[in-house]
Amino acid sequence: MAKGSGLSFDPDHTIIKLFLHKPTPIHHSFLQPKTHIYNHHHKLKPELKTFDSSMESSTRSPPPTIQFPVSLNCTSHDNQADNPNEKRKIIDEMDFFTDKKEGGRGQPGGGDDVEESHGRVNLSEPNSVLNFKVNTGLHLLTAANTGSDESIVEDGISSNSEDKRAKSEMEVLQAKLERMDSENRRLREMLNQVTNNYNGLQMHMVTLMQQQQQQTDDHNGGAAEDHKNGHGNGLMVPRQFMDLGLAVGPENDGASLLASEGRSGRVNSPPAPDKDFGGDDQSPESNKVPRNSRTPRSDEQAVEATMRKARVSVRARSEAPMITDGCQWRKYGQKMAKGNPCPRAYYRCTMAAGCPVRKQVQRCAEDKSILITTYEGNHNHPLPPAAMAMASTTSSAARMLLSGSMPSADGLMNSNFLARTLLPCSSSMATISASAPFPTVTLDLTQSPNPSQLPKTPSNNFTFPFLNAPAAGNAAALLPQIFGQALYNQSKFSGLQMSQDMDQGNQQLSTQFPPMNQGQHSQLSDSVNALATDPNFTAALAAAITSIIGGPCTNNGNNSSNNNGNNKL
DNA sequence: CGTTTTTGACCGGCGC
DNA sequence: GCGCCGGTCAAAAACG
Repeated sequence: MAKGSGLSFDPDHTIIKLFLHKPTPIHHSFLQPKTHIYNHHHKLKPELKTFDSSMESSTRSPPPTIQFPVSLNCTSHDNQADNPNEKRKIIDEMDFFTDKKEGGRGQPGGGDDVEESHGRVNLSEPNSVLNFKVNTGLHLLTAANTGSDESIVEDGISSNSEDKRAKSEMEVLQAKLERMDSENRRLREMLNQVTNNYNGLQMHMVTLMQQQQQQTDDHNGGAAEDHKNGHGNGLMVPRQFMDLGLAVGPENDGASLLASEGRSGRVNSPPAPDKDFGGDDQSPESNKVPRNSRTPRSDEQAVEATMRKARVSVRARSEAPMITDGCQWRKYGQKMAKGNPCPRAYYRCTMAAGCPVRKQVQRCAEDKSILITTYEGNHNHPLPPAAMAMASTTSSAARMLLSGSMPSADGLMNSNFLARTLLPCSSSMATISASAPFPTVTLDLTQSPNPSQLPKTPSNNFTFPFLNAPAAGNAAALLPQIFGQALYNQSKFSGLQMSQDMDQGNQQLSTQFPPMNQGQHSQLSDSVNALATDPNFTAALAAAITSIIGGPCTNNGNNSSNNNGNNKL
């Protein structure tokens, strides 16, 4: 492969760029040579190898699980703790929050209250001293909606009116709640719609691919029968994609795909070297067979082989020796690659026995601050969320690439299509190289964002408001969104195109849709769910939609306080 | 002592 | 066939 500078990136490819340009603070643990916690399977201790530990070392920065909320709570508790007698001094607490613009005390509610109370507090402040202790007028005040109401309250006249105001406040809040609910519902519907669209398109694609393969098989002669009988057309295509799927180790698929690893229990010294990531398969000969020749084992095998060969390369700025992708890796080799003064390191996924995923890490020859990580293979085990992000991303990228180049030799055109579809609003983030020997998608996370296309964030941090990753490692976490977006874009685009092009470009289209299996779907959904917990998600979604629609991104920049939320990815 | 990293050797593919 | 090169192995060293 890449002779010369190993992971060279062909400049002449269609490129899509993602803006994500962040000098990355180095995670301390990163620098430490021993970042891999455990090793291989003989001692798998599967329970111990579960997500916690993996996440810990992989995400590096924030300790396992979900610390963010914890710490937040802590701080808030601390605040509350300032009042030693929590129960007795409720009023004080109220005062405290009131001053802090936290709305009505009765309402546990979220941002609404804050927002609502914000303007109001000022008005009520003059009275606050009096009102604080004796009555709850203040908090009622804060929730009241109109100026007249406020004035009334200020007078402190009647408790009836206060009650009324309280009610009206409640109503207002409820109305808000309802609004939020409906908005939420709308968003969910949108999501469902997208999902449905995708499913529909995928079904269509499957159908088309079946047809196409039938044709191909017919051309190939007898193999066709084999094909249909052996796997059934209906199952075959999805299965291929299942294989590409990450994690969730349906042993079957994993085993079939990763036959090579399956053979021995040892991860440590992966046996009969598949010599290259994908080359494995059952027999030594299979190493030689794979790509070019169509053996009786047919397209399916070839496709699988190709898929296994597919690589996803991620370029990110980082001083760290490796980017954080949530997986456990064990270094098994290092080499000087021609044309690059920096050595290339070879890592193998050690999260499960026989996981075939490998990656190469190398600094860019031209810019040593750029770390190039090339992934290959598919995990045969469940992944922690953190790893899911990168895995789904690379997998998606690989699928996109392969789905574009697989059936036809016209990889370039498809690649261009993919690239265009990938991120229509950006110009150069992903380089898709169908050049031999392995098709490679390069995700370039080093480029500065195009200001005109970005949601305007106050900070230079990140393009995507919902991620403020401090390190390139976290940049990885961004990818799923990108690709989620990309997939969305693609499906949307496809949906639009479909009707128009249906007549002319069926087969072509069929090669352009990224197949996505259910697992990935759910992963994407997971990502979405995770995102949904991010306070900035709405803004991000808005920005994303805006970018899709092509309208101006009017997203007000978000503060960057949600780092932690992102880590959940 | 168990695990990970290092590093020289080995292997296969590829171009000449 | 030879040499180059990328990729992997595996013994030894390093580490905690």
